[in-house]
Amino acid sequence: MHSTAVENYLKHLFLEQNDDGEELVAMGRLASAVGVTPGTATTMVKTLAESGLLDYEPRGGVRLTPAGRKLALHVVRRHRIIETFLVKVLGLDWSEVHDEAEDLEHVISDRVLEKIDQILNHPERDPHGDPIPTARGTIDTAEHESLATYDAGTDVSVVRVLDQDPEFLQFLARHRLRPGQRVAIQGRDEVAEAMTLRPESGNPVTIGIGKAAKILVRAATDAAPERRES
Amino acid sequence: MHSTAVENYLKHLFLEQNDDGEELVAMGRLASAVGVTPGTATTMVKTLAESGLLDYEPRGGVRLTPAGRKLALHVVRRHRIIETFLVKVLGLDWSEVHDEAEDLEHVISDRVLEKIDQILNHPERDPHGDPIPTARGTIDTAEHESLATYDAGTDVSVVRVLDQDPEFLQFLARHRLRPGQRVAIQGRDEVAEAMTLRPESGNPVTIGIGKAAKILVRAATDAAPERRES
DNA sequence: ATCTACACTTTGATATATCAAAGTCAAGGT
DNA sequence: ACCTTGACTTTGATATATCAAAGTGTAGAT
Ligand SMILES: [Mn+2]
Ligand SMILES: [Mn+2]
Ligand SMILES: [Mn+2]
Ligand SMILES: [Mn+2]
Repeated sequence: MHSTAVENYLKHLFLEQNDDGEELVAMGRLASAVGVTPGTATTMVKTLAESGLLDYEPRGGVRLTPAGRKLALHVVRRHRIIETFLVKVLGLDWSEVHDEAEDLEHVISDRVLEKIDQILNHPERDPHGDPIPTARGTIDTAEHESLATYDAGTDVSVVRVLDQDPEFLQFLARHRLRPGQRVAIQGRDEVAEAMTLRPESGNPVTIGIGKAAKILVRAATDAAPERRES
Repeated sequence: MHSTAVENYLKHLFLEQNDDGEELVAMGRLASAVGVTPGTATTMVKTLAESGLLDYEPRGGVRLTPAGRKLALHVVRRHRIIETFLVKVLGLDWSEVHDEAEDLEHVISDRVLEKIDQILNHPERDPHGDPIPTARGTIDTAEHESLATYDAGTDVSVVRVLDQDPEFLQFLARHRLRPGQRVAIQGRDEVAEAMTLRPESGNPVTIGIGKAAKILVRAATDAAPERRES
């Protein structure tokens, strides 16, 4: 139906836009998200505007139309279900599935997608904690705060990781900092721009504020079933 | 690495060529296998010959080089493992997996392919009985006779089905004529060009010689554990 | 020996997606 | 008001893959 290129522009535009999707996304931003030169993006965007998939304001930027958003959500759904499948069923590492899914998301049929979804028992989040849009085109828009906003002495649990860098993901897994895992914030040094974390089931680690900003968390309200030293 | 188009030309050339791969495949044949006009095939073939993937004799035809054959086998391997996976793991019907695999065969990484192969426990044949090339590029070239060559009174078991038509595959499944299943040849009418079969676990059916030719079988040497009427 | 068909090749065109580099707009600084 | 500069658009080109239709070669028929 739509080409891989078209699907990629729509998906990246969706991922770049902010929640409501009202604000314009600058062309340069879209171009670099898609990985093309600005001139290429301008050309493609004119075609997509022509097809009614997005609104284009020259020298202003772009915004998805409802039709474009629907298509983008479908691509995101495919991407995230595929990632979940690769981890849960094929046993790949969460650090390597993003790249695999980049290609597969454009060729998996709805037939196969829904079979996979069913086998996985309709997951709500992918291995990185990203919400999976439903087949009907809705998506959980709950906002989470980043670890970087928390102070020392707080207990949180990891909800989502926004950085797909394989090395970083492997680092997080090694330190027990995956979605669903709990962490105590042991210290925070504003001058060094670093935070020291004590993962529930790992050893303390210090990470920079920049990376901490990529980790979304939720305040750990109910006490975790604390593992007791015997 | 290679485009979908290139992979398709090589795969279809492999499938059209005869066992040894020594004979030239006519351009018209390749073109219609790939589904393009003859002129398009000529152009592409010149490019592939340039890349050393096939030998091209103008107005004679084409033949895979060892490099082309290796690549073709890899695509065939992907196709057949994907088909097997779709049937065995995702539970799709054997009549619908061929089309799905046509696209997937060009985007599945080796990483994912080998994971799937491992989960399937290194299958030797796909759901249609087609042999699966190994990762090292060898393929079972055992020849099987077609059902059309057998006479009435013979007992055979289905090995492979060469026709991918979904309706035909569904027909075969309904009548218990899948690879691995046994059939007695009840009658054969040369004038009507029809054969009447009695599948071990189904009701008798009559099929045309043309369709019988698409069903490869093996003489049922050791007596099947005959189900006895109680 | 010549002709005729058909298979094949060539040519000219189209569609899609891309880049480099030249040109343009406009916001902010002076 | 005018410049400067950076973001954006336009232009001209390239790569790949395709088709329609015109041109050509050859094997077999006469
Ligand atoms: Mn991803
Ligand atoms: Mn993800
Ligand atoms: Mn197939
Ligand atoms: Mn098959």
